[in-house]
Amino acid sequence: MNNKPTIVAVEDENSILNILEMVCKSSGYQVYTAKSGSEALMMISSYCPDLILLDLGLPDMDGFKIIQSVRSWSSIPIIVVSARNHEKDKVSALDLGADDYLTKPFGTAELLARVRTALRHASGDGNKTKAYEGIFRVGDLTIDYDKRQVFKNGQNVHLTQNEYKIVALLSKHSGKVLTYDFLMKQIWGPNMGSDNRILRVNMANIRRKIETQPADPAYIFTEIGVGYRMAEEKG
Amino acid sequence: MNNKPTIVAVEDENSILNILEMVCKSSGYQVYTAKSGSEALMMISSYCPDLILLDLGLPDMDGFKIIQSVRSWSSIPIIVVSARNHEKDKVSALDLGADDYLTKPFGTAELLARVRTALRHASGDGNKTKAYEGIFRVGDLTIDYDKRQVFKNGQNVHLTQNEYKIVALLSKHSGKVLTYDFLMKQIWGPNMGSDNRILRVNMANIRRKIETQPADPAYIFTEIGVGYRMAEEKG
DNA sequence: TTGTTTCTTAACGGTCTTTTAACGGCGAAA
DNA sequence: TTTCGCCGTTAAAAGACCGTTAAGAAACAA
Repeated sequence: MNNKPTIVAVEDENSILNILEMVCKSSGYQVYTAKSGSEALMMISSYCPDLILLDLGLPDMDGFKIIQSVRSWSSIPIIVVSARNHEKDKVSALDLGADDYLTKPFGTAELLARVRTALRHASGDGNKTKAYEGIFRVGDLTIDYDKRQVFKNGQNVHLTQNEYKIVALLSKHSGKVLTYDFLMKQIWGPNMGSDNRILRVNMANIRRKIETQPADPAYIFTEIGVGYRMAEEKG
Repeated sequence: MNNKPTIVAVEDENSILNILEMVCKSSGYQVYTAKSGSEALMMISSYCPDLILLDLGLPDMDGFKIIQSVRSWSSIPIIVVSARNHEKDKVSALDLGADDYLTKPFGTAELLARVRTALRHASGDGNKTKAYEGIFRVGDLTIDYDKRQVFKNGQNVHLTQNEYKIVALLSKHSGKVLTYDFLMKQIWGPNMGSDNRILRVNMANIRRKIETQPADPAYIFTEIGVGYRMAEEKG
């Protein structure tokens, strides 16, 4: 039943790290903390969080390196939280792929607002032609990105974390085939091999929950040898 | 064709508006300026810009109203540029749908970096309005490279991996003859001998699927002794 | 702790794809 | 005409791929 968005917070100062953790947890996020760059990279690749809070000044590694490293395989939103107020740093971080840059000291309300904004972006509302809404619809299937819930015929369908991530990813790119490799990387991180058995099991479970006839799917199709593709949202 | 991203800058103070305009123009953006809320709304709805720079303190209208109004029909990125540094304002603006909040005074480099970030977000996903680039058409045959799908008379045609690879290769070099040897090497690798029986079998299957009269093909022609050639895309 | 949910791995059977083999038509050349 | 090379077509064997179930491991909540 744990459908909270997940955040990895990276910061070497204990006091600040605690604040970040408390603030986020009290707003209903699942938080994992890391105090060094190497620890951060491990956590990010194993948890595949929904968002990363990153301090640039780490003891063992340049914060920019972390941004680069993560961006090489994922587009998880990254909010830089730094004491450094130099414009050069901001520009570098943003251009390397960070999504926002917050200078210490910051208010907790602003932090949370920026977190919400970043998560909103990640849930794929980047389409300027459509009205502003975080909802995907196709046939009798509805996905509410804000609530992280999926509905079939208006009825709430319970999906586990991984199942939801898969469905959300596919729906964000509906109509296109997402390769097994891509899906594996996005959900299980870059260190998982090319063995896609887990994905198959998850897909069977997903289909049992959202398809009327799992053997003859109407929402998620298989492109043999390539990947999966979700039916396109109707205009 | 003007391929510059378009920006609408909204600001009532002339000096700052000029700065915004100059900075953005010098970075290659097409800029339109507005000095009031009503003017801004008109411009935005008529130009449909790629990004909006918005000052909250306008003479005739609350800046928050503008965010709301725009968000009711579009998710064009909005960067708020404001002198107000109150946290309450930032939270309200972001939660109403603004994408970033920049406090005056700001450095031009940071402004531009945040503009780039916002544009990156917008163009990243879901924003393929009608990019006709990834599509090949000839007669009643359509190949959508992005979706990895082939259509005959608008109807989806299922091709296997190798079949799709062959069709995609031929279509990307339509009009030219691709030799058996070349096709074999591209699809089965360099270690496959010069025995092109496999290719013939695949071509028979492809033609049965995409040609109206497989015996008298209209899309993929045989150049005896040389290879295959796909009909050329019409202008 | 206990019990429950979720995640991962293993195994199996069925289906689709790929490859191989065989046959026949067509046209060119002897 | 006959022969030969080239190609298309079909069928069947071999193989790869995928869905499904079940059971063990791990994470989680009470």
